[in-house]
Amino acid sequence: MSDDQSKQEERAAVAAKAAATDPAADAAADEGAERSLPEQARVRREKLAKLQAAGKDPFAIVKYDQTHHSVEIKEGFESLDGREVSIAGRMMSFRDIGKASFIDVQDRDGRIQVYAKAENMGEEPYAALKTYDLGDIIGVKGKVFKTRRGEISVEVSEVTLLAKALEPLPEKFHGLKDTEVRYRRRYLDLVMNRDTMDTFRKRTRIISSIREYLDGRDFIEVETPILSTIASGAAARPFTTKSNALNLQLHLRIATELYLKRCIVGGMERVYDMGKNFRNEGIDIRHNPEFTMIELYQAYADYNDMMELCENLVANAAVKATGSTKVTYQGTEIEFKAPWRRLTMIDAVKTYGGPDFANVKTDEEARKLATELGLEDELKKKLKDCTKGDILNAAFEKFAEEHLVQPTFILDYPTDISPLTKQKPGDPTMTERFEGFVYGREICNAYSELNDPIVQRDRFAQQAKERELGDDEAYPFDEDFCSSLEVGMPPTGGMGIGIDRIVMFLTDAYSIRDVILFPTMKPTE
RNA sequence: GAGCCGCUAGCUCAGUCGGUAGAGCAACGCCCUUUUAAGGCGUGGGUCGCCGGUUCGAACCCGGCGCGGCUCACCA
Repeated sequence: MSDDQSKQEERAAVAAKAAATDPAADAAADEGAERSLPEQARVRREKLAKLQAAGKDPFAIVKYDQTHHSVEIKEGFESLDGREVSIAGRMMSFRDIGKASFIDVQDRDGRIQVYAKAENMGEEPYAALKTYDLGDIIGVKGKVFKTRRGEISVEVSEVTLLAKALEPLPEKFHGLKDTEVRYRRRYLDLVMNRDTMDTFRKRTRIISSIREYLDGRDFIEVETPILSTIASGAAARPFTTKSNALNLQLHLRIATELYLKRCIVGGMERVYDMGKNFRNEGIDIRHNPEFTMIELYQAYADYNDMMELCENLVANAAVKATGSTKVTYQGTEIEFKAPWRRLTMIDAVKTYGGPDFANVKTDEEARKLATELGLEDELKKKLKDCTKGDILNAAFEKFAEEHLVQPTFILDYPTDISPLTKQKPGDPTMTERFEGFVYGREICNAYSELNDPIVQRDRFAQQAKERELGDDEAYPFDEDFCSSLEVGMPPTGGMGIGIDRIVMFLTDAYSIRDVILFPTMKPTE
């Protein structure tokens, strides 16, 4: 502590020396670091040095009594009119009209105008205030009033500089537009663009609403490993890392599914994990390498229960974030109110101009159909390795997906592409699985969980074969997970929802990067 | 990974035919006691993304590279 103090004194002494010498000699002496700075940054550093030399180092201040936020004053003006308040925030504009000035101070909620005049605050403090710069953080004490033009304002009695901004802010009217800078330096984006702040506050409300909703339905939030030797539970390539202590290669999780089901085996009955998943794949407007996903599992429930849970949970989040179940996304109105449309995958293909797969009996027939329809490009494997299920899925993606604009559940997925899902009673080729689609995009994936350990081992064996055929995203085998099923897992419904995508719809965000505070970017150098 | 587009003052943007760069905001100096994209007068500020080439001369033309955006491919 005394160390800090002496350092501070030392710094003040250096600053005093710098400020004492005349500016020309100063500039010459400062050649090097200071000189290479842009003019405005240099000016601000000099101002700071002078303050420190005068014993008024803003960075020495540890706290400020912020009694009100801008929005409280504006909304509560009737009762606050004439009362003393103290506010704090960033100086966003400064209109100097001589012996008085108008300053816009921005806090978390918005801006409020501050009216400062020498007559009220004293000549010297007023002169000091005039040396402050846009971007500086100030605390203001004063009386609430309304100007002639009707602007609710605070008439300053005292101003405190709480932090000096050494770098100028982007332009006040056009703000910060450069996408790259907005993503790399999100703090500037948050300061300058109110919409950005709104988006992230909405994101928080959405996430809270989901937790509240599930907690209110007796779910338990748990945390499952991010690091493990096997990244399974989804079709995706993982990131690889290494433990020094264990001298072991580890993967970052691509899903939480297999751990959450272990919790169900253990008897937790209703669990969820909301957090980051990591997938080492392409980056575009819908994909960030790390993204937020919630997975939840409910014992003694099936995929129909999951559908109800999903539509209600999302509709509830929409209301909490936007005040309505009806939102506009990129110019299209979307109604999230439950119940959502339900359509089997086979019916969806048929409805949107594809063939009727109910009449396709064998893989051979399906492959012929794929050739006729020109589906080869949509398939992940060579046609000869494809089953009817693979081809149905490809046909769905080609014919139906883009048409699913209003929230729609697509039901009953082929068993071949659903290795963790329980088969439909009476039809082993199909499973009790659904995905939710909005605006042609998948937002969730859910099923009646496969709990037969013997069948599960067969499915993993099948995935191993897929891997041999060149599918490096086939689900890796997880021995301990299979052992857990052997202990006995109740019939269970499970679901995963992509949180970022939900946030995108509810905030009208074009790109996933607009709903992730610090999206993954290449380093500049 | 491929194609297209962008990168000029702190920010938002101009920059013609190849002749060593401009505006507004911001900054600096001055005037102004209810302004609000305040106003008025004046001043300073540039590695034109980086490297190379063509040319007497390059922000501009050519090649390569970097970063970003979009589209496609890949992918939940």
